[in-house]
Amino acid sequence: MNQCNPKVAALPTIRRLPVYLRILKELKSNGDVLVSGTYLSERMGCEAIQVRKDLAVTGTEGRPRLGFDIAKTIQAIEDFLGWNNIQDAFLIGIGSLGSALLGYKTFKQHNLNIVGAFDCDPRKVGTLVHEKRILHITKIKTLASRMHIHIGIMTVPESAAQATADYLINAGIKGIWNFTPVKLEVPKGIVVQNEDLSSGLAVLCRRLQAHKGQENGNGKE
Amino acid sequence: MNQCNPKVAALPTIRRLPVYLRILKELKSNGDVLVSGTYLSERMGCEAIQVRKDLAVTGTEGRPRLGFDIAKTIQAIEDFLGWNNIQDAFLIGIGSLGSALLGYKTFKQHNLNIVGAFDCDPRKVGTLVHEKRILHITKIKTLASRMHIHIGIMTVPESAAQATADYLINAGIKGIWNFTPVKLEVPKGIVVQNEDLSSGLAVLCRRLQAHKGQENGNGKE
DNA sequence: AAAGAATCTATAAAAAAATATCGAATGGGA
DNA sequence: TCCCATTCGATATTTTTTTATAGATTCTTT
Repeated sequence: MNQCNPKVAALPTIRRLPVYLRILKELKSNGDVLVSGTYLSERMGCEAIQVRKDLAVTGTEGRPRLGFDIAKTIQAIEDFLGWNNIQDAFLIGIGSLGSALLGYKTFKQHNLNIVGAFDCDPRKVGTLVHEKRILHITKIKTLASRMHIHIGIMTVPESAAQATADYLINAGIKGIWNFTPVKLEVPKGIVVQNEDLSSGLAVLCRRLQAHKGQENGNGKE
Repeated sequence: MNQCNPKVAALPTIRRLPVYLRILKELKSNGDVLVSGTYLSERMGCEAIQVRKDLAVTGTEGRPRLGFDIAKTIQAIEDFLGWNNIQDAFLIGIGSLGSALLGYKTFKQHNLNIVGAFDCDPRKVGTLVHEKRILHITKIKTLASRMHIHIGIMTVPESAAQATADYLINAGIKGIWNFTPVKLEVPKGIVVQNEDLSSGLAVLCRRLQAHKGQENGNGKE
């Protein structure tokens, strides 16, 4: 298998790649050229072996005694995720979460560019949010096909979720990043990625819960 | 093992519990009393066996032919997560993401109550965001101990992350929900839950990338 | 030039999570 | 009343993910 042939990747690995990317870019901006898996593992708080396996899926290769070429590894991760050239996206639903995502700077670092922001509330249409002009959702179709957009970020209310998804798909969107709690019904070939902020909270609360149990002398869990 | 004795739970299971909770509450408000694992699996888009195993960790028990008692199961999940009584929390960092979380209604449904919102920017201090008065971070310590707060939500800039964490811990906070990309150094006994919005985007983009590969006749992942 | 330390890759083992199988319970209907 | 369809729960299997082991590579130092 040659150097730049990405392999099948475990989902948890893919989730970690943006973290590596961030550290690698920081190192690069410091003028570093090489980095060892050992160092990365300290920064990540995980085992070095995991770093090496994670990076391996992108097709990057390290050199014994030297480590990984930072620039090449950044390139490999970006190629693997499709973050090597700008990904244009639409965002639909300018509530508090939608507004926050419009102003979320990390996306720009990952080459995600929100080129259109939509809502159906006439009070919002026409206003500027984080320097982006809000358009009415009826504009999605013509704009999406003209601009070849294939990512839609949905931050609409639950009640509008399925209709919005249908609308996006009809406009040619291929991937939906779904921040609503609705299980969207989509035709084959459309990728839906659900995002659920509550899940992280649940893990935090459960871990606190378990800690509390230990303090009270209950050793379980 | 008796009915209300929660077991050790897999992390992915804990992440799914809020989704069950939401569906169960919806059913309850419809007047339903019982629900089968089979039905829940359709709503979740997973296997019925997974539903039963997931619910089992909370200590709830179903009855053959009937299914699960909705009210009891809601109770069991909430007990398991510690969401049965109100969890007060502080939120630090009123940028776009912090403001969004202040207005995020789902938290209230899960009994998470943000009772204090803090920033160090004098232009923000004193203003109202989603009906919450923004206080200066120097107020954290006295308020946290007086109000017995043990959850802190961090949406501060990267550069302020570690200092903010130290500050929170000093004020008696036990659990930190960390939206910054910084790996926080904390003493033993403090729970840190990292949240990374980019990871979901990475998964979406990778799946789109893989799809694209297939269309071009390249069968490899 | 040879030994040694640090690092990598490949393969193997262990742990975690998801899925399958099978027997038992329960209410509805013949 | 007794059978049948539906569902649950316990145990077992498979798959996925993480961690360990062993051997190879490469630079530095003596």
